[in-house]
Amino acid sequence: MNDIKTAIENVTKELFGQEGSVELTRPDAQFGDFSSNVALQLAKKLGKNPREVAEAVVEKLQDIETINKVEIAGPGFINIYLTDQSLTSLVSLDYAKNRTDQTVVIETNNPNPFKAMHIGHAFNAILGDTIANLLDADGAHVYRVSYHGDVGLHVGKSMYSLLKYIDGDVDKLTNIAENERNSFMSKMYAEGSKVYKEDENAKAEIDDLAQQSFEPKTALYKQVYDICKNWSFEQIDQIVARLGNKPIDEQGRFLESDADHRGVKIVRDNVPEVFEESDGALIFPGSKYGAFDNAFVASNGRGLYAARDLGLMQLKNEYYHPQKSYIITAEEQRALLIGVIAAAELSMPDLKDVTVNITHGTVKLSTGKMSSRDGDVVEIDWLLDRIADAVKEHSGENNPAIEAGALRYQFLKVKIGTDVVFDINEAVSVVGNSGPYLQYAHARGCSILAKTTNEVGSYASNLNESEHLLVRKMTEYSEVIEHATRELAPHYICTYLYELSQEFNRFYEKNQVIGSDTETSRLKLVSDYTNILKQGLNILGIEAPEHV
RNA sequence: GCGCCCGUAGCUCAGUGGAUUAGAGCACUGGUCUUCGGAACCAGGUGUCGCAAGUUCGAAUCUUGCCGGGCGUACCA
Repeated sequence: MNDIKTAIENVTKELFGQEGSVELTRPDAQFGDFSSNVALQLAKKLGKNPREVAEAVVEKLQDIETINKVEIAGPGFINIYLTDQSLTSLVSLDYAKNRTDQTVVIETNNPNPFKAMHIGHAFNAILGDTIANLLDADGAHVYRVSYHGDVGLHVGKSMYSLLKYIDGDVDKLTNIAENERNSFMSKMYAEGSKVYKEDENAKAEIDDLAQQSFEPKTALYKQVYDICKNWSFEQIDQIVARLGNKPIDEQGRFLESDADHRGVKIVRDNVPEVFEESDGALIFPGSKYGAFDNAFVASNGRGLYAARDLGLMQLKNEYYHPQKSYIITAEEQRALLIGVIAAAELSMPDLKDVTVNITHGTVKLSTGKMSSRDGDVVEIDWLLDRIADAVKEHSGENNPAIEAGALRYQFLKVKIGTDVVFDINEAVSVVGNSGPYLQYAHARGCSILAKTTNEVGSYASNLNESEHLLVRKMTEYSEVIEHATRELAPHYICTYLYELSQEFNRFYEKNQVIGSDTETSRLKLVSDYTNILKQGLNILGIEAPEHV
């Protein structure tokens, strides 16, 4: 592709004295393998008719031996058809890596303990993990971390119900079976939330219990708190693994309780240069920086979320010294993060341009209330169990790789940033544009390769139509990966791999591989296809089993 | 009020730095099938690309204004 590009650049320079980069695009298959609009761009500059310019360029290009045919279409597009031989030579798993000199830190999950993980957490975790994969694919040295709110109001709400439940006897807690804990915790939190809104006395008590998450007043509080916090992290690790996420770094679990005092100190040390006192609170005038004025330390002296985030940035820097630090959050936190990042750059100048906030939409439910006892949240375990049911209907057995793949692909195929309308029927679907479709297509390919004793050969010099279309699609791989890593946009890979697999399935319908005259050539085709698909899926964090 | 994001087929969504005839999946109807895995393939059609103006050889894409929706707007996170 670069040869063609360079060739056109040379031609335009020679003919018109015009220097500059030429764009090559991938047109519809009927318009060739590559297309250039260079004639249209140059025509205006030169004061000539675009078709005339195109004709002059085309005349030169026809001499290039890798080009089979060049045509001028429409107002002056130059459509280039390569020979099959030169097209197949472009098939490759390689792509350019642009972050090889970078160390990066990225949060790949951050559900809070003392609550159950729901679908929004899964969305966030899958996006974070996949963006981490993209950074890794692009050559960066990646540290995956997590961040959890183990202090504050939500802890108070859960502790209220928990302390009522055990009624002074911790054994009541330890008697709860392991597989009951998640929904138990969920219920405790829901009850606490409910009374907090409805009962003034309970509210006061919960506020006090929330404060105790920083400094427990009783041994019993501490005991219950520690047990439940451990349970939560066991659950989180288990569920995150079930989603197909790679584990976080050994030192990568950060807690708000650790970040809090650091953050408060940073704020206090930077009054009045960065932060100012207002009504007893310490605020940052974020409205000057595209955000909003925000309290970092409350009037009672407690650190607030924004201050803890400063502490977290400092912690990450001390552990990893990253050039870039990625935080994946819902869109509703965008303005907040703009303020926090601005405050961080002023109070910790070393961290300038380090932290990047990537925002995603919220997960909305299409069918309203679907699951759980305490409201309209969909718990991850419940959802994955439903997906497992659907997968089992097809294959007769459970397959964790397919279950995770179905969910990941469902979330990843959409452009990051807009809201996701979550439909349970679509999520458990294994047909059409879905993870299982891709995994199935991969297994089909592997199955062919496993069935023959012949060696994979090299490409035949002439391809039939469906072979040509599949090869043509495969040559786009490197461009797609580079695009996706550059923009940290996994959905480009999803779209591509789906189109690639469609081409494979079409090829599969029309061509017998084993026993055909061109078997070794077709084996090469299938082999390249499965390798590309597998590598692409792996970047998405989706496994590609040989049998599904 | 101000700021940010969004509006493409019945539904869910793609559509690269402007480009040839705006595409997929789902759903619906029909077909393929003694061949390497039917989680498949093929065929059938619908779009004032929210509205309007502007820039351009050319706009779903860029600019402006409006309409509609979401989010944010300091002591929750």
